Amino acid sequence: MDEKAALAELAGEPVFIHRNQVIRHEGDASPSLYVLIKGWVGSSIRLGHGNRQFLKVHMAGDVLGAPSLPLTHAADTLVALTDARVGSVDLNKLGAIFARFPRLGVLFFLAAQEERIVLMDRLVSVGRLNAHQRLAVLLIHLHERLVAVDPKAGPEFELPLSQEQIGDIVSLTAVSVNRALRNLQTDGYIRRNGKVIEMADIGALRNLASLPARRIRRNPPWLPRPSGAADAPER
Amino acid sequence: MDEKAALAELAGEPVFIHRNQVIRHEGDASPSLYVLIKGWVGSSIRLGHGNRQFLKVHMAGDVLGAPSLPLTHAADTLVALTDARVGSVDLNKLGAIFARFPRLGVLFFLAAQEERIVLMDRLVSVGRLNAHQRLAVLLIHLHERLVAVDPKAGPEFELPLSQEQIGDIVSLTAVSVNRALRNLQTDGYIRRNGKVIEMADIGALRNLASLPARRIRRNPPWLPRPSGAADAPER
DNA sequence: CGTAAGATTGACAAGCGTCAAATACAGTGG
DNA sequence: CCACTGTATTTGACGCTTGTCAATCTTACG
Repeated sequence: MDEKAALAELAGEPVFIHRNQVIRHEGDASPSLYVLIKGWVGSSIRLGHGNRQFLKVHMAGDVLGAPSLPLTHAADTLVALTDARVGSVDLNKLGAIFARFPRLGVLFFLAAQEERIVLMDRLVSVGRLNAHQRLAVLLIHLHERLVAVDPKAGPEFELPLSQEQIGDIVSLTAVSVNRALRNLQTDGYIRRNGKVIEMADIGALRNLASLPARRIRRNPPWLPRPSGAADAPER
Repeated sequence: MDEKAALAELAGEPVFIHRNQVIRHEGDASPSLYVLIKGWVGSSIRLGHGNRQFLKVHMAGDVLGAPSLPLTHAADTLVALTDARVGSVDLNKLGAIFARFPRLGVLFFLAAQEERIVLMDRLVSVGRLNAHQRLAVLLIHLHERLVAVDPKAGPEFELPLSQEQIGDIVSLTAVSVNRALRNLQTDGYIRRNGKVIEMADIGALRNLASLPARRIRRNPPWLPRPSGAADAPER
C-alpha cells in the first residue's frame, strides 16, 4: 500500500446530502471528520438572537470538521449549501496514516496551517475592511479556488448562495450585501446574471480587496521522504 | 531518544527580544518557525492606511509562525509585546519528529486545529459582537490561558498592552476600547488599576461574551501509540 | 523637571443595521 | 399551462454604533 492508496480508502462510501441538510450540528459530542466529494458545504457558528457566522465555504475535495477534532463537542455546524456528496472518515485510519506515512502527516499539518491563513485573512477582512472590500475579498477567494480546480474556467462562476448567506460569510446583513453587490456592478467591478457572477475587472477587484495574494510552497525541503510498502512493510 | 527529548531539542538556544522588536516581518521569504519561551508576542497583518490587525497574542510555550509554513512569504509580522525570549526551530528536526514520533505528529496536527478554533471564535467575535462583548471575549480568553498555565492564579492579571494594541486585536479604535473598558468597569464587570485587570464578575463576563466555552479532549482514542528508542531505533 | 507616549473625554460624521414595503422568482398543485 | 404562494431580491427612510478629530489629562522615564 502506498500513500495514494491509503488516502483513497480514508473516507467511506459517499452519502448524498440535499441542499440545506445539516451534516452535523455544533455541540454534537465526539465530532467526526468528513470528506466533501461534490457540492458546497458551509461551516457556521450560531449565537443567540439568530445570528450566524459562516467560518468557511467548503468545496469538493475539502476535509470537513477538522477544527473540532481536538474538542469534546463540535464547535461548528456543517450544512449543505448545494446538493452534495460526503464521505465519512474513520479516525483510526487517520492515525494510522500518520504512523505509516509521515510525509502525509506533515502534509495534513501544513494543510491545517493553510486553513489558518485563510481564517487570518478573513479576520483581517471582517475586522478592517468595508462592505465593498469584503465582498471583493470573498469573490476573489471563491473564484481563485474554482480556477485552481479547473484552470480553464473563465471569469464567470455560479455563486449558489442567497444574499443572506453571503452576509453570514462576510458579517453583513442581507440588505447591505445587496447594496454592495449593486455598487460593485454599477462601478464596473462585476456583472451579475441571477446567481452567475462575472469578474469583470479582476485587477481592480484585487486592488479593492487590498489583501496580498498568498503563494503556497508545494514541496518544502524539510518534508520526510515518501514511504511505501518497500521501506515500511505492513505488520 | 524519546518524545520528550525530541521536543526539548527542537528549538535552538533562546534569544532575548526586547519590547516592540520585530522578530520577523510579513513578506519575508522562506518563513521559519519559533518557540516562545518567555513574554508575549503578537502576530499581525498590516494593510494600507496604517491599519493593523492582530491575529493572535502568543504567550510562553507557544509556537510562533506556524501558519506561514506552507507559504513562500510570511503572512504575518511577529512583534514582541513585552520583553521576550524566543528560540528558533530547525525545520528538518520538525520533519524528523513526524517520521520518528507519529504520535507527536498527530498532536502537532491537533494543535493546529485548536488554533483554527481560536481563530474561528475570534472571527465570530469581531464579525457579530459589539465593542463590550468583544472585550469580554478577549479578557476571558487571555485570563483562561493564564489560569491554564498557573492554576493558582486569581482573578487579577496584568495586561501589558496599550489600548491601541487592544484595539488592533478586537478590531476597534483606541478611543472605542477606552470607552468600552470604562463601561465594563462602571457596570461592575471588571476593575482596573493601571495595566492590571481584575475580573470582578467572570460569570457575567462569560455571559456577555455569549460564546460557548471550548473543552479540549486531551487523548483521543485514535492517537498512535507513543514510540521511542525501543520500537523505532535511530538509523 | 521636562518631555513624550498613552489614556481620557467631547463633538460630530459616516457606515451599516433595522424596519418596512414593493418587486421578482421558483416551485406546487390544479 | 396557469394561477398561487412562499422565498429571495431590491429599495427607501431612519437610527445606532463606532470612527474621526481634537483637546486635555496622566504616567513613565530620562
